Amino acid sequence: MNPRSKYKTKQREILIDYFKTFPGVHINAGDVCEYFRSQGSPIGQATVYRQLEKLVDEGVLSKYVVDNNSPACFEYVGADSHEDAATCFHCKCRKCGKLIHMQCDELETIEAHLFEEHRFKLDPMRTVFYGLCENCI
Amino acid sequence: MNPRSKYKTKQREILIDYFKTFPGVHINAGDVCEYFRSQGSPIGQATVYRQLEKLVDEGVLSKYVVDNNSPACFEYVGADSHEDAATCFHCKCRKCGKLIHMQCDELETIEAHLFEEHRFKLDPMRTVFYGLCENCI
DNA sequence: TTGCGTGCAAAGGTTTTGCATGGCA
DNA sequence: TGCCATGCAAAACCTTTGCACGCAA
Repeated sequence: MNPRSKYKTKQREILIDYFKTFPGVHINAGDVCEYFRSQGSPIGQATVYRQLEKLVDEGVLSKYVVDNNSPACFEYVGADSHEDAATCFHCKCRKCGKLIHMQCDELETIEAHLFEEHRFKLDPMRTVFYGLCENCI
Repeated sequence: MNPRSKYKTKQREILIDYFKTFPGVHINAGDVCEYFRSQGSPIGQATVYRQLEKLVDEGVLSKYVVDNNSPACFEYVGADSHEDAATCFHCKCRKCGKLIHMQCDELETIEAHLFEEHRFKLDPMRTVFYGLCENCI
């Protein structure tokens, strides 16, 4: 999409494949490093962070920052899964810590409202709703 | 409100007064430490972090985490300003970084929807909407 | 060959923790 | 007096940066 990546490197392809394997799953940078280390083919953490950042810019992954003391997490939204993610809430339970996906069209209503009434262009993929999940209410 | 604070200490009162002076303003822990140091009556940073956490639990302050590499910020919402905050959006522009308050009843609709359709109890004071502000669209 | 990508190690910044001391009730 | 709060320093944590080397085009 975006011309940020000039080169197609082995690590980049491996990372994309890895995330593609878990669409809709939230994975953080530490998990990624740990996984490849345990596989016997480690990828440097600086590389992981730098590639993940690029992939977010390119729209392949999206990044969710949930709170300050837990790591940012990333999710595959590239290509085909892109449309689903566009109508997907992300809700974080502040008691059990679970991050929940919710497929729902209501999000479009909110988006439209924010834009029309408040001149704010919502980026749904980066927005996280805080609260309590059904198990923790 | 909440019985988390057993003692009424000097530092606690000073911190509450400080935040009360700036309702609707976002202040981070570093700023607080810096301010009191510059005033010649410093408060230990551990104390600041610990008291701020308690005040959030008690509903006196609310905490906004905007991204991983910038400090969390706090805002006075105790007592009288509490009701306003309950119908207040917080929107963060991911270009200019501005954090915007929006007073709006639409939030209640969203809250109701999340609860009725998704069994999720939204905590509006901790939720930040990401996107682009009118100057950055 | 050019210059971006990689990887190691170290730095960066925010927040938390350990522990002895101080202060409220 | 009993316990919680404070404060210093150090640790913990995630993420970024510096720099030399490697590799894609």
